[in-house]
Amino acid sequence: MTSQRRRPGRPRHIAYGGDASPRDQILDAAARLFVERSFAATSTREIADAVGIRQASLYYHFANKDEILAELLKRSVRPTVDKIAKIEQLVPPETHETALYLLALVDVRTLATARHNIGVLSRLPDVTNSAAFAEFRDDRAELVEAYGRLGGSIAPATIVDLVGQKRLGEMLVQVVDTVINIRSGGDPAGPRTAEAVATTCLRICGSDDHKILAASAAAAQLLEAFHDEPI
Amino acid sequence: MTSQRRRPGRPRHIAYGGDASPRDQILDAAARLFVERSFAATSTREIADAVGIRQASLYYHFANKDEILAELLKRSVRPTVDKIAKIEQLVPPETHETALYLLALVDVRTLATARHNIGVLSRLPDVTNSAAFAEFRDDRAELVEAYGRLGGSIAPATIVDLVGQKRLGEMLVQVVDTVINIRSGGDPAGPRTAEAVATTCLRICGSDDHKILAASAAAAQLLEAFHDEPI
DNA sequence: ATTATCTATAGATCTATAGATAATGC
DNA sequence: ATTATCTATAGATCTATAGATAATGC
Repeated sequence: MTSQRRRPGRPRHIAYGGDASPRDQILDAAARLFVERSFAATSTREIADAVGIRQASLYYHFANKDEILAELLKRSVRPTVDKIAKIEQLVPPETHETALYLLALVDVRTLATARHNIGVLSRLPDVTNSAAFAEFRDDRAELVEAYGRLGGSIAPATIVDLVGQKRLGEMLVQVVDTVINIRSGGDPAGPRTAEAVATTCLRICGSDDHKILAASAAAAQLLEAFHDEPI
Repeated sequence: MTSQRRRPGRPRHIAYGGDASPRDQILDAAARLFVERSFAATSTREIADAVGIRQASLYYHFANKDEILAELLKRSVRPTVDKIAKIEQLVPPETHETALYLLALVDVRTLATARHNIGVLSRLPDVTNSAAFAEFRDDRAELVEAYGRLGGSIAPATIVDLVGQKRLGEMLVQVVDTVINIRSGGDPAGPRTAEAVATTCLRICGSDDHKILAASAAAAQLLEAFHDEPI
């Protein structure tokens, strides 16, 4: 899916050796630049230069700059959102600790293994406000809701009453997003980080060490069933 | 401190009735615009228009656009950073739960009561990378360190070993930053939110309900001693 | 014929500097 | 004299469109 069936057109002024589709090349270059210096501060010319095409050629593949970012944002949440239903269905409700643990593992892995640290893009105010990214915001809201739902079904009433299910979801997502900071800081985020994050999520919901251990073991078993299909 | 002793100059093309200093007016307008539509997407003309002066007049008060943002960033962390030493000194080491709880309360209050939700600014990639904001990044690193130090002194070895003190600090800061999301979502963040956040911080460090309650009570007592002096 | 690129450019910015000017304070 | 503004503008962008062109596929 990285490269699609396609026909050649006029040659580029700088030849390209690889086999990625032009669309994917643009997305990859844009991701790197957006992450490094932000969306608004990256010009279409810089993206084109990084790809090795002329600035105007971008517009053959994307209607405008927003569309490039929208696609990248989609790729940072969709893989996780798509797995929510499967997770909730796979894990029986009486052990929702495992479901939350697993969701966190999957989410961390998606954020940690993306080619560039595109998780940071979701924090841009451009994204928070502009109309072009409504789809992404819906996806992210769905994710926050899932965290809140799972967390709320685990946590005792004392916690749910104080924190509220919605805010619980937001806190859990914030903890997962710690991996974005870790990557930004230059540290790699591996399975150990995923474990630390998932464990912390359960602790926030009031689970004791015993339940956390059980969930951790069960989730590790299930994780293999969740491999990403490319978008 | 909002207004300083100052002499009038040539009148503005739009008269100003209030008594804030021009510098503070610019910072206030810029904060609103940066938060609403991001730093890079806000032009100096827009800031000037919001203040009621000409675009070029900004440069009498700030050397450039970066300097405006740098000052706003400073105001979003400095108040909290300045209180770290006092908190650690005030609370005896054997009850560091109280210190962490108090730090979280103070931090949440600072973020929640700033005139605009300037906490979002710290997430801008512009900030993460540009050289102009080194001072802010140092302040923030100090804050993360303090959270990690306090959290590490509370948490049992099992947690510290798995998570690591540095990451623990990052997670705690992330949880506190949930208030930024809450404000962005349009919900007010009051004392109840502060309590929820602070409690969650202790839970992450493995404190049990009994210790959390004690810390909460003790911290509430101490909080009054921490009122912000204007910058 | 179809595709993916290219060149050229319009039109709209945007930041920052230079130098003039309208107030008040001394 | 000092201050805080103003006007004018240079110079450097930046996005997006129009239309031409160099490949291959049929």
